[in-house]
Amino acid sequence: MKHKLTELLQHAVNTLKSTGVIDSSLQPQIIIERSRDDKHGDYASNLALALAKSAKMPPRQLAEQLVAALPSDSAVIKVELAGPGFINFFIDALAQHQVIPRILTEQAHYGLSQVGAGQRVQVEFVSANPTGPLHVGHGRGAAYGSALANLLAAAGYTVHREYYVNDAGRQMDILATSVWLRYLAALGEVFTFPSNGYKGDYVVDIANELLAQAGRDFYQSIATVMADIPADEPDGGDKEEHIDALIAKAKNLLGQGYEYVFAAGLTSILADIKDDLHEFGVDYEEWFSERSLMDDGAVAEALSRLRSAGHLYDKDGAVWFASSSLGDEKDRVVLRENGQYTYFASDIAYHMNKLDRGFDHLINIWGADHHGYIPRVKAALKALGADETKLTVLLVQFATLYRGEEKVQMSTRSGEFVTLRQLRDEVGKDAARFYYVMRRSEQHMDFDLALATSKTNENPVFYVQYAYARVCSVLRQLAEKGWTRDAALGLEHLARLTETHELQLIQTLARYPEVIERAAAQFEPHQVIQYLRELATEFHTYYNAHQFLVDDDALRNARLNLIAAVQQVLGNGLALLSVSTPEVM
RNA sequence: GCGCUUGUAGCUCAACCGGAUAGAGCACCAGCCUUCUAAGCUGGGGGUCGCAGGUUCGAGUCCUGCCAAGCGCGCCA
Repeated sequence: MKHKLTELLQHAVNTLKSTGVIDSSLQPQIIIERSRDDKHGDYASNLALALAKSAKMPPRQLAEQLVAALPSDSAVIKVELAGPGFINFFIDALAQHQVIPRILTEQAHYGLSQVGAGQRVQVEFVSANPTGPLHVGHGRGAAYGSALANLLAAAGYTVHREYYVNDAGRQMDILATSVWLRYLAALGEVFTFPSNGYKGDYVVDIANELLAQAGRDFYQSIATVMADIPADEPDGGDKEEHIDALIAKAKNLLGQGYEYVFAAGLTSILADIKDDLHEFGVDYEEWFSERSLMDDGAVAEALSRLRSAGHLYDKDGAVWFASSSLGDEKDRVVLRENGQYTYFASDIAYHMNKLDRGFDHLINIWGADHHGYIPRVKAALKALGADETKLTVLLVQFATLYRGEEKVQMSTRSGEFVTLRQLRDEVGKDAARFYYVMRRSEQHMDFDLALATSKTNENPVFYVQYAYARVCSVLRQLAEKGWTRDAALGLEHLARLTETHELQLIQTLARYPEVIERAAAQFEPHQVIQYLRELATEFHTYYNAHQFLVDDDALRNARLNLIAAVQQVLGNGLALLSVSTPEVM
């Protein structure tokens, strides 16, 4: 309908151009909006207001000319001028009713759009270091990222969901060393665990598993291990130096075995993350390993490309990327004095790899604490000769976790955190996802666990699911009363749907495809939730105001078609969010 | 100090790339179950859109300056 009205207005504009009322060089953008107030009809355009200045004509007068030049259309029953120069369109009710057969025919396809057809977009999200289980801080990125990916797919894009596994670097060495030390403890060695090691119970579990599989193969006496290791922080030393020395010692003593211990930690945690996300309704097309970039020379290749393009220089024994000339605050080290690549170096290679795979658009979903990282990655893309506008970085603010009044502190290292798994156990997948996606991702948000657990009945997700379940219930009641739904009869009598609630509901149903397109274009899945809550509200109101299972066959079936359409759209929307649709509540 | 993000009802949040009277939920008050599920519905109170300027027919939305909160400013990831 929006498109049709746009065409009609475009036609009017062309007419005014040809009659010389307005300058023929003007190319106004025609915007059609849903009217917020019924008194303003169904759709409105501010075209006359926007065009008034360049057309050198008062807005109202221009609006009159436009309306006069507007071609007639059977669906448009009235066009009004209002306010300072708005053009309001009133749409024929019966034309609007046609959305019902459309929904019933298209079913799960209703609302899908083709705006992204033929375009491949990669969405990278979560990408948490595999050094421990996911915690609630990752939950928001997971829920948002997967909802966004689904939304883009609904808008016609070919979506590639990807998790970048940071399986290289010092944090992973700390993990491997932590596992090894717990393994030695399991073998009876007694010592103080490093203050900078990973202290979570899961490390103990992995160590025990390692012991069960490999026996004493990796045993070393603690005296050997601790020989010449500088003191830890509690003993007056430096915790970083302490752990680094332990890592070096582990590599040295274990030799080939270090890889085995390392892999034991990595595979176990990665499997846990994979399972956790799957249970949370998040699945990926690809899990991309950072180490693979090191191993196949992609990092070296990326740096050599930067070098030959003149973006690298040597200073203080390290290799620097001159990112400050490309919009970054300062230059960045890519190859350290000690000969190791920085994380940034592999990230350059990773993004080069993404581009080489031919995606039309790259979307990175990062925690807001990484925002300072954006300019350097964009700089890298520019330096590689790529179009940096292909990359969109979307930031997800952290959810501050509360238990009642008390703020829950979290630290992966100390092992004190609420895991995503715990959250799922406490509040359930549906409620957690809904809650996370409900708010704009850039919005700071408070997540009160006490509230989410103790007052689950008040969670808005149930409100929407309940509307769905109610339709199911009505359809069950129908059968119990010995009736069957006659969709064809109902469609013949759609004109019987004349109640205010019904007209309102039909309008809202018709809006769904616009919501999808808009939410996808703006990367804002919360708009879908907003919409679903509105649709559910209108359904509940209707439910309370009118009886569906009436004796009048025509009216009953017309109403059943309407609520079946509501059910379909609720189901489509919830599916996008990976929230379940219970038939009974 | 510099940068990014945010600031809307008591609380948590919306507000269609600037539009007509800024909306929901929670909480609070008053009503609605011999009729399809009351996890629901109806009505009510509650707002200097952080503050001050500016841009224009029109600003919660754009610009500037302040104030406040979160985050960032490593040869960590």
